[in-house]
Amino acid sequence: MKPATQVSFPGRDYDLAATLSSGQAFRWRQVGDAWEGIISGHHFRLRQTPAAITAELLGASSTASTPDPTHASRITHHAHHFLQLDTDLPAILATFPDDEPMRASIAACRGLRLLRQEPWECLVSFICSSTKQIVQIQQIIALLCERFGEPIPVAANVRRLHSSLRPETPDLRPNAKSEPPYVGCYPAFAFPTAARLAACSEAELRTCKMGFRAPYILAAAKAVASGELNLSRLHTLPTFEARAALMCLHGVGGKIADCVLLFAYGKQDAFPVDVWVRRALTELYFPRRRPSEKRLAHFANTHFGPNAGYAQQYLFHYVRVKKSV
DNA sequence: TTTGTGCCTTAGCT
DNA sequence: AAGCTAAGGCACA
Repeated sequence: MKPATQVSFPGRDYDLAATLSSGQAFRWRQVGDAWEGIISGHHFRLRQTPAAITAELLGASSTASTPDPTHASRITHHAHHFLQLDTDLPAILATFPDDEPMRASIAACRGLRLLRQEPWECLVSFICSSTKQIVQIQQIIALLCERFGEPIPVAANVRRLHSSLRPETPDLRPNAKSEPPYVGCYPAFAFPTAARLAACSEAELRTCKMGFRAPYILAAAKAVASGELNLSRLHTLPTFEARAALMCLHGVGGKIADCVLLFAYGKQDAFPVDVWVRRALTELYFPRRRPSEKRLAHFANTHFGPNAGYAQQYLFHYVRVKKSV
């Protein structure tokens, strides 16, 4: 019998692995054939099978909004929303410009999706992302969560299910064989709240290896904790106003604001231009020219249609996988 | 209005 | 082996 902590969704046109590792979210770990991470204080294990995506709840933090960690509809809600399972991907792809670079990107990234993350976590993650490589960002975020995040206990039924089978020393290698039912890395930690980070000193934050970004994170935490910046309110604002509000924060320029708008607020007209996308745009659309910053930004905002942000993710992923081959 | 430079840290080079 | 450079930017001059 299936444990009550597991639900499954139809998984058509969805490449879970590509999506979770495409540089939009930084807290998902591959454990055997599954992916483990936190959504709203809930510790999930996600798996893709040919027919479906399954979500298994491993535990929930005491402050998470779920009184009963086995309550299936809650699980469904969190996973479903995070993964944006209602999105009609073919309909979005159909709005992309019909040119060679986009055709190549679509072909190379079939099933790539945009997630819907929590604004606070997303904002902090991308403030930390400046002049950092993905592995380093992952490292910083992991340290932040371990030091200042709420530990997430393993749900009782999961513990019962796995306790006798848990290896003494868990094999955490990325491709470790997952003899079912394999238990991943414990304990897990919720993302620290703004109030918790606001109570940190700059020096404490610097122990998470974020360097000059520490004062930015601290100031952002204080702004959010005090209510001076209301992240929920940004949902109701048009993209350019929400963008301006985010850019009031030190350490948040246009690129980081666009990432947060796209990955947390679903503002699909936001088009973050980082060095990879700049490279892609230059190589693919302006060969042998050196477009100015302004020209590039204008092109980015006019050429890609109503789902420009989605198109950006495809270009980004395309040049990354192309390079790694 | 544009352009250059310092900033923390570290992976991946030479 | 140690030193260098670039890495999914931003703020300030």
